[in-house]
Amino acid sequence: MSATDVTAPVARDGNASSRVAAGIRDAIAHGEYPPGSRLRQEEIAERFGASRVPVREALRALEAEGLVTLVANAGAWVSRLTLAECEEVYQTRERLEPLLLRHSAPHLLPEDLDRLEALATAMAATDDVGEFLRLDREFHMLSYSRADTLMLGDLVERLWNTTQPYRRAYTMLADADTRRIMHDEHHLMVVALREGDVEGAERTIEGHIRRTRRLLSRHPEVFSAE
Amino acid sequence: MSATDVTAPVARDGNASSRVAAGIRDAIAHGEYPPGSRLRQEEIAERFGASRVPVREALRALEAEGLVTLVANAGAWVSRLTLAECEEVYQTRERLEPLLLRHSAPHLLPEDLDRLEALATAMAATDDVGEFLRLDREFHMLSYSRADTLMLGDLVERLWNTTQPYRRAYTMLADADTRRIMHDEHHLMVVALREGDVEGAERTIEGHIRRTRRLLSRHPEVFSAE
DNA sequence: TACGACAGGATTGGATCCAATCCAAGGGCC
DNA sequence: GGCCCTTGGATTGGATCCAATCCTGTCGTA
Repeated sequence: MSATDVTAPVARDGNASSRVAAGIRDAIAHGEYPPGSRLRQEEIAERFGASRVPVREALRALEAEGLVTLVANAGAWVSRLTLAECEEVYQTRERLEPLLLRHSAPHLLPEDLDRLEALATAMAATDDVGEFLRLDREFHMLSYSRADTLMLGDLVERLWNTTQPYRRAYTMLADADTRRIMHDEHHLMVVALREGDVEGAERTIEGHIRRTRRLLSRHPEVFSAE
Repeated sequence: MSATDVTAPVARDGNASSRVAAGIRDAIAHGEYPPGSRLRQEEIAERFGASRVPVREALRALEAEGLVTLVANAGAWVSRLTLAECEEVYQTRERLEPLLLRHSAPHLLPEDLDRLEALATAMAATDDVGEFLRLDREFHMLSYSRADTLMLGDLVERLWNTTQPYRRAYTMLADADTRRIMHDEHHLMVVALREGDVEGAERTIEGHIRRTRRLLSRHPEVFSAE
């Protein structure tokens, strides 16, 4: 392979279908395609500069991830959750994230812990909901990032993705007290991780998710939208 | 393709890609495609009487389920697990199946309980490994069958599917004592369910899975096969 | 006016065709 | 003899084309 073989159609980083799937995932996360909105193959194909074949493969993958709902001969829609279904996702997270944290915690680096602390502080300081959501996601994902897992990490990320569209809505509904408690929990988790208290960190994350679940169960109006 | 296309219409119910995905899933479960074996698109297409397009969609879906591993421009293989990865799946099941059972248990019908008892008894009686695996899967899936869940039920089924190829191998390695304990646990679960003791049933299934995980961790030779 | 049949367009599903990539075997060169 | 390059076949990836299905608006009739 000569050094001049630059073969630089750089844009294509992996297959088209993976790229399209990642793009749709991202667009949904950013609220570009809200829950219940229709996904037309041709529109997506044009947007990502591909034909409909890789788009269809991407939609199949996203369906298996739970992000998209396919109906034969009808089309694809961004999955919409009822309150009960969202609670189910949170119940599941309540079980899985402590386990994932257990895998990750022992391998977190000092710089990770510093970053976690900075994120927790930044979250407490910001008033912008979008910024808060971004920081919150980074905080939790960073805490899991050192887990060497086959599927558990991906699984948790998927659960986050399916509920992401609703997070914004109910985050705004949290009162000052609730928000303060959330921030305390974040800081508690950093402390536990610094002390190498994995079990304490696990309990904290479990309580954190449970509290969030209860918060959203008090706000069914977020899901009623037709 | 002959001019008079008399090929049996292969009972096309639903899309081709769903059918193909289900078929591959089934073939893997039955050991027809062992872990690590390659899946050629054309061969699968011919087998299911479809073109390669729906096959590729099916493979994408199965990849998202964790059953198949895709490598760009190289091909698809049945996912192969290391011992550590298999333990991870069991750890995950340990957390999720009690939760799923909690959703299902209150809605189990008397006839379900009778069937569960019959299955537990039949399992204790049989000496055929294939038969045992079939009964075992039916037992557990039946215990979850009344759960009205969005994704938790599917998720657990997927975890079963990814480890199914290994179950046969280590089941044969269980000694008489271990086997007796497993049967006791099955019967205990039926009793707990009959008494409406959901928490007891949860504890039993958790212990059952943990015990199985420990059993397989003592038999790394099942996974070493290159 | 209400309701059902129907036609047209729009959209999805599937098959075939072509391009890009990979793998293995064989030949040339040091 | 060993190593690198090339070349052919095999396989995957993507695009275009065609068929099947669905949705919608319109017309006709009771």
